[in-house]
Amino acid sequence: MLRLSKLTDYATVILSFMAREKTQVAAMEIAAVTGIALPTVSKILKSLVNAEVLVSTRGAKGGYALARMPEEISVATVINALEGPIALTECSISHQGCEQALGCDIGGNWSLINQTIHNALESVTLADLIRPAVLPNEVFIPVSSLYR
Amino acid sequence: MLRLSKLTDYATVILSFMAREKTQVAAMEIAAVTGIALPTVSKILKSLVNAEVLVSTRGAKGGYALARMPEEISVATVINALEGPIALTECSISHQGCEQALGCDIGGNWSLINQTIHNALESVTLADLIRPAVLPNEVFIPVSSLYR
DNA sequence: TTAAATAGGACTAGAATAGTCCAGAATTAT
DNA sequence: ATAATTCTGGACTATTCTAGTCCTATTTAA
Repeated sequence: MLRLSKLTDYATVILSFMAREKTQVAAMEIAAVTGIALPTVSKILKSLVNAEVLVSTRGAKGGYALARMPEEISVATVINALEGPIALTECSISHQGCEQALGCDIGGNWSLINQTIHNALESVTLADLIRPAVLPNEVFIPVSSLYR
Repeated sequence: MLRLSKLTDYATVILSFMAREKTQVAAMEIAAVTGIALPTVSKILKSLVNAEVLVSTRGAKGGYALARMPEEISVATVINALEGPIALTECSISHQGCEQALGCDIGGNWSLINQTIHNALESVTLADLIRPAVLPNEVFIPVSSLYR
C-alpha cells in the first residue's frame, strides 16, 4: 500500500497546528487540541526535535516551536524524521547485505524511482499543507534532470 | 522509511527475469533462478495473475507469462497488485473512518502528494527496469496538471 | 524548593508481513 | 486410465514492525 506510518501522519497534523499557531506550545496543549494521546505526542515531538524540525525549551513555561519557516520544512524532511531515509527498497539505502544478487541487476533503476519520489516529497512544504485552497505551485519534476 | 514490502520487491525481480526470458516459465524455475523460496514465489505469482499482470497455464508444461509487453506494465501496477491501492495516508483511500477531524483539515493537499507519487510510479515501466543503462526517458510530471 | 516541562530510553501489546503448507483442479504424458 | 506436473485457493504460523505507554532524569520558572 506504500503507506506512511501513523506517527508520520500525526506529525503532519501536529506540525500543521503549530504552523498556524506560530507561538511556542507545550506537548500537553497539542495533545488536547489534536486529540492524540500525550505520550504519543511527546514521542513524535522528540523525534522532530532530533531532526531539527522543532526546537524545544525545557522547564516550566517550556514547549516546542518550529525551527524555521513552514515554507522551509518539506514533507520529505518530516517523513525522514519519523521513518528514517526515504527509499522504497532496502538496497537503495545500503547495498551491503543484498543476497539477491543472482536475479537482481535492477538497483540502478530503482534509485531513479526513489529519487523521483524523493523530489516530489521535497517539493511540498508545511506551508503547502496548511494552505486552505488546494492550488499548488507549478512544480516540475524532470526525471532526466536527476542525471545531470 | 516509506518502504515497499519485501514481496513487492521480489515481484520486480521476478518480473524482470520474466521480461528478459520472454517465454512461459514455471514457478519452480523462477524459484531456482532468483533464489526465492518456491512457496513465496507461488504466492507472488498468484497475486500477479489476479491483477492480470501475468497469465497462467495449468497442468504439466504449464507456467506463467507476462500478460502484455514490459512497456505496458508500470511499477504502479505491480505495487498495486501486491499491496493494494497506492496511497500514503489512509484517508486518501476512504475518508469515512477519520476520527482526527479536530486538527485535520489537511486532506486535500495530501491527495496532491499522493497523485504526484502515483504519477511517478505510473511513468516507470518494467521495460525501464530491465534497461541495462540507466538512461530514462524524458518524463515530466507537472503537478498542476493534475488539476486540469 | 516546588512545580512544570522536556529528554531519553525501556517496555508491552497488537497488527501487519513474510513465509509455509495442504487439498483441489487442470493439463499433459505414458 | 493413470500418473505426473503445475497452478489455485485458502488456512495457518512465526516473525517483525508499529503504536502506544511508562518511568526516571534533567532543566527552568516562580
